[in-house]
Amino acid sequence: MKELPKTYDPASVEHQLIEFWEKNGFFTPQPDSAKPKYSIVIPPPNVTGNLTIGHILNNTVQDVYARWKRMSGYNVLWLPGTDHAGISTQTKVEKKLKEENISRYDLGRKKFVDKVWEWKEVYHANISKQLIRMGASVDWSRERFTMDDGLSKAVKRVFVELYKKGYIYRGKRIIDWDPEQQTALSDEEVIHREKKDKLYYIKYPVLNEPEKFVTIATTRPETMFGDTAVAVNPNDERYSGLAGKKAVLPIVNKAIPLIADEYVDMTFGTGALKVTPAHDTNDYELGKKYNLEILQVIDHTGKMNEHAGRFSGIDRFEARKKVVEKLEELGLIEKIEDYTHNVGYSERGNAQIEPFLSDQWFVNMKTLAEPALNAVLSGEINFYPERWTKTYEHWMTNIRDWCISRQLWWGHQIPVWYHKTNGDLYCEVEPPKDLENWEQDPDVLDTWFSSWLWPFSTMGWPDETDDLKKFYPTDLLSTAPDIIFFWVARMIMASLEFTGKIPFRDVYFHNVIRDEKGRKLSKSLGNSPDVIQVMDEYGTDALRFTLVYLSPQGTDVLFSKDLCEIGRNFANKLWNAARFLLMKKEQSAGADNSYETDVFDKWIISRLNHTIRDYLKALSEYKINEASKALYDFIWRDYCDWYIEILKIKANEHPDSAQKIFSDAIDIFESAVKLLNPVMPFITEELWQGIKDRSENDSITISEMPVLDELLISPEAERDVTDIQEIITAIRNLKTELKYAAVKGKVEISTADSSGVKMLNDYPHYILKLTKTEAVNIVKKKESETSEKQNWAYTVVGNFEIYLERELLFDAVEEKKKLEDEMIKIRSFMDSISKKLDNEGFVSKAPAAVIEGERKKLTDQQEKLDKLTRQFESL
RNA sequence: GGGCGGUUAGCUCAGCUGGUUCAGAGCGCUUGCCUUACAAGCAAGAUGUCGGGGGUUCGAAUCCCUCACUGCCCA
Repeated sequence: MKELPKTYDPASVEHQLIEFWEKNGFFTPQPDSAKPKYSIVIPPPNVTGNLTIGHILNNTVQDVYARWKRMSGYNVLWLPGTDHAGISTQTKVEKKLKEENISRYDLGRKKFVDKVWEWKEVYHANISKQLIRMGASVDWSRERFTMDDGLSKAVKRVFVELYKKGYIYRGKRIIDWDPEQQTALSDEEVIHREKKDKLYYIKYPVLNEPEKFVTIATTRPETMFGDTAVAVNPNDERYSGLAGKKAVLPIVNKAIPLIADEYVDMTFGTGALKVTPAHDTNDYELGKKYNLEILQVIDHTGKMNEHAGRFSGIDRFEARKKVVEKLEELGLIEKIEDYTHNVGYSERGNAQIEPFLSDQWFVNMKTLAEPALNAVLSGEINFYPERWTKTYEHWMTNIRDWCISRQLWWGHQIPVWYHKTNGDLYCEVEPPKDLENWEQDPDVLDTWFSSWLWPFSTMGWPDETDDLKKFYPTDLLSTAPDIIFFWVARMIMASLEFTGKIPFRDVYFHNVIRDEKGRKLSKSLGNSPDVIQVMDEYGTDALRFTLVYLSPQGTDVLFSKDLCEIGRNFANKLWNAARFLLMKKEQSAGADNSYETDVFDKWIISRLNHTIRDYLKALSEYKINEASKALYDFIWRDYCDWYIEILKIKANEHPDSAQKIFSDAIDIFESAVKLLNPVMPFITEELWQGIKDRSENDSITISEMPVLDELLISPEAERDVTDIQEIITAIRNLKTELKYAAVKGKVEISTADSSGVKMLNDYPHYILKLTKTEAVNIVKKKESETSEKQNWAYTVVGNFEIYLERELLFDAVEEKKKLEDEMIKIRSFMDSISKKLDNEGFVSKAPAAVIEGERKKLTDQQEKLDKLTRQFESL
């Protein structure tokens, strides 16, 4: 048996247990198990940095399910891995190189990619360490990376297949361009933020009509060099007769057509719109419709190009200022207004997005989306919280083509080759045989193009592996709600398309962690705690428990590390309870096993099973906070506050049976510890090892969860003990309120309830000891009888009247006040009941039981009030 | 502009498939305790027009409508 030191030292225990678990391979599923499988594939963290509190929460959630299922008769696989995180990682490495004044071009593609691999190794090791440290029960033998050979093969295979089916195509489109990273992005990688800007009203002269202008309103004057039309709404009377004429583009002095189209919003600005097909998605559509020239004036670095004349080579924002200056000189600025609008930024790099016309690869998503939408709507896949299905549905029904090419070097290079001489296109998993005649498309694929295959590519797809057969589809995906489109939706699409199966049955969207002020955690704010430091300070279990305990399904969680006191204090409580039980058991010499169990023993077993029931229900509904709360309350309130206190008394009274008493108590404690293991794996393992003799390589990890026995839930025992608890609390209350705390005093409990009398007569010693009174007298009174005890303090709990003998030092004024307060409360309560009962509608329509209940309440309260009144008057 | 949430004790939040755990928990606060594990503890206690208004119902924190404020997602 392990020794339990006086205080629990998380750090040393954790490191030791991590080794113990790993050595014994508890987390590798048994190959020939007949047990049903349960599988989870980890959302792969990016190899760019550290795990955040959000990761800890997410991985705790997964660990809870993995450990719970493992202890509940399942063969569990939790498969770990990491994501190469294309743009994010490349940006970080480039930034690091920049500190040494090196650009990726200095190194060249091959050397640069080598550098990124080096970086990846470092961060990968770091992340793995953190995952291990938090106790994640993943199977490291199956670890994957989105760019390892198997997964790369899957990526190519999928690309080629989709290309051949015609779902993947290459085309010139306006896409979201990041001028800093100089790559295309998908719509999802663009985040919109409010920006204070200016709205410029610019006068475009009408050709051959001196002094006549059309004033357009724009936030982007610098793009005017690319204007190839001015558009108004045909219904706009202000501009009737204008369409068909021409406007003169200022500065450039070029005539461009004036067109009329319903698309133009008459309420915005002046109702006249400059049309710049190369630099605005909507304008592009308009341009196509009217066959307008598409003139690009900003290049891929965000600078003006040769079409901008004297402004060429100038950065777009600088050019804006200069263009406005020039227009002002020309007297063509009508006015400039403040204007707040939403502007797109790169999710990773933070640069302002430029709508940019370029050749990119796209996936047509419509066909893929349909079955994926159905899988969720039909309930084949379940979302928790359920409301996310609406968001999913909305996105899936309005899905747009996915731009998958990135002008980066870090990632899966597109498996397409162009023939150097005849321009043929070759798209296969294997490169062309005469490679020297071909050139591979330099672009890489969007990171998510490998992530969307993750649940099955990690299990060996496209090969028909054993893992795929055994563990796929998976049971649970736990992930952050903000990647529902990026990832969850796409995984469902890819899985259905390529494996014909759903990737997972349940999707749990975990809580978003914020700081104590409600702000998002971010590096720039410096409000993201170092998780290892928090684990060192409070213990990993404390962090895990606290996170789960504070996280009701579907909410944002305001977190600060101080809150980990909740978990730390709970761990401390557990630890001390165990130490106490062991100490008492060892101290007890008695060998008598024949002590009689009483209602408290029955009660604690009932409470345990009650707790198991609540716990199972909560876990099956993904309400982990409720599961952890159920355990917290059982262990702290029921077991420690009441049951152990009762056992102290009992053991004193039956010293010969004490050993048996405490060893039985340890059995119950063991059950609670097992239930708690999925949330707090370290301390529960340590306690499990400590409270009983175990064989050397045995572990709570592979022990069996306590099984719910509904028959052991006893409403009678729970009611009786609740009565006793309330009586005890009432007596303590009388004592403290009336400042009798230090006085022993005598108690009389009187009731008409004969089973209550019988019950209490079995346990006066508990009441006596727990309230520190010297005598308890239990009296049976007749139904209508009112027992009065002059000069005894009085209170009522349920059917029980409680009298406490006053000593000389009682304070009549204080006591009168207390009685008065209580009487006021009772009167107002009675008023509300009477009102209800006087209500014709209530009496005629409410169920009989409810009415009866109200009547009973009323008479009980009346009786109580009478008694209090007499007490009051006697003082 | 469209969609989805939230608004309950000083703070952070449970409860929300209508009527005995219905007004709760933790923290904080007050009072008394180093009581045979635990002061990271024990015991007792105070605090709320359940965002405003309207409706459905015999009965609403719980269902419906509306307004206000607030957060997120998508245009």
